[in-house]
Amino acid sequence: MRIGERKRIIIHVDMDHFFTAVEERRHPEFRGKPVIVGADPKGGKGRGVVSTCNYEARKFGVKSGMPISRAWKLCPDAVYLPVNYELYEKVSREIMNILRKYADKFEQWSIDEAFLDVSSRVKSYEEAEILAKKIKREILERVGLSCSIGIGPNKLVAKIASDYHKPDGLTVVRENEVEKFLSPLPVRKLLWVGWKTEQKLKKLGIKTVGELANFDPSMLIEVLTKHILQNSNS
DNA sequence: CATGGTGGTATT
DNA sequence: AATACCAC
Repeated sequence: MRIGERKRIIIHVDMDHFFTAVEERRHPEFRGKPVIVGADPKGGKGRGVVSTCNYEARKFGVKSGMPISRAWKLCPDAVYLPVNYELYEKVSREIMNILRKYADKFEQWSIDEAFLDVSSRVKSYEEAEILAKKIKREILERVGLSCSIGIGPNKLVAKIASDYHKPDGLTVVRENEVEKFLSPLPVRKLLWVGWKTEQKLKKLGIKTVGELANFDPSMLIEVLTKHILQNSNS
């Protein structure tokens, strides 16, 4: 650590099934039913993909990014809605304006996710957890939506932590818990490890984060630079 | 049959 | 500029 550098505490906020949650907010009659936002299914013949689905739809096996025709086969009785970006962006701005207040450094990551560096606002992870609960309550009361939050010493860990308990989750990973937390997770959870990289790592017999790096940082960097992956490809 | 749209980084 | 990843 360089002189003057402090340990950081990062909060990652991820809205729960954002697009469908916004739709349910203005259509209470949809609550409790499977709701799918995405391309027009056209009775099973539609093209395009599922953008977001709520948890009732996920019970039928529907997932984000899935072809809408497959979603139709799995759950023809769901409420199908087109993507209303203007509306979601308006709600997103309301949420981001709330979150911004709590951060020294604020980074919007997508329409429904953001990183908050709260290092100088809190003195401990306990305080960060209290702040996170306050944030969740404010978004629920003022916007009417729930979110999941992860707290960690860096953005990678905070983002993975927010995904750990969903929906309406709050997961705290302290510095001394990072290795224990990450080790058993599939490599796919890491940022920058998508489908292609996952397949290449699988050929090397690497499925978990622990296997990937064995927590030798130089090994982690080396693998992620992808030179090893390209050389071992096919 | 069965894969959108947009924006980002890295490499060549 | 093109390619190939990645993210939501």
